[in-house]
Amino acid sequence: MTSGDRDGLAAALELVGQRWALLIVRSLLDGAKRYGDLQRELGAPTNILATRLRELHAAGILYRVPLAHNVLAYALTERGAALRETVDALARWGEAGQQ
Amino acid sequence: MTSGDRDGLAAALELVGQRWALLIVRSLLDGAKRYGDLQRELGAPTNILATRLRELHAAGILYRVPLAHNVLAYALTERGAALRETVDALARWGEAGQQ
DNA sequence: CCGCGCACTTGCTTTTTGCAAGTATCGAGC
DNA sequence: GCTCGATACTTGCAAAAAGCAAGTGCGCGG
Repeated sequence: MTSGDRDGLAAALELVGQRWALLIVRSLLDGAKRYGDLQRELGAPTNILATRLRELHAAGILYRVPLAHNVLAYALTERGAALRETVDALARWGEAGQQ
Repeated sequence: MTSGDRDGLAAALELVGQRWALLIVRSLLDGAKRYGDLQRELGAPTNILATRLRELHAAGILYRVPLAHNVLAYALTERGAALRETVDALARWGEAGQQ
């Protein structure tokens, strides 16, 4: 195809440009976490957290790991883990600005 | 101070996590542009564009370059240009996902 | 002095985000 | 076997942000 492919940046922002999305990803970069852990760690509103997790799952950025009956964890897929560079770059930029 | 400094990522997202912000930055990464140019290139709503430019200016990410009386351009500061790595990382991630 | 282009602003609607409270499920304990 | 607490959400409603369309102020060219 000569066209049809969208802009990479615009496409990325549609998925991880939403509020809390990158914060969730960063949190999961150091290991799988459960819903309640993410909630407490991030302080995100529970409905937003649920919505983001659903979207990030649908986008193939994370997947659910059943631990017990009503206990499950969220972990990054390979695609999700590939966001590490972006997250690191942004974090470095942010740190440089608040000295 | 032992505390008071926020999280780098969270701080960064407050500034450039807003809708259109990174798209504006990327556009300016290849040179100064005027308001109308940005508007046409990005397709962003004019009021949002004006708001973002005001915020990005206040945050020291870009500055205004007067060209004539009622003609001015927007250009990235050094701090704004430092977002190139982040923008590139995100764009690469986005491109990798849409094959 | 009329219309045009530039750089916005203003008014109103729609979408997103946030808060608070409620729901479903299971397992432990009495 | 029934209440109690933990986990993982959903639901209802209010506030904030984003979006659309139309309007404003200013200088320039004719």
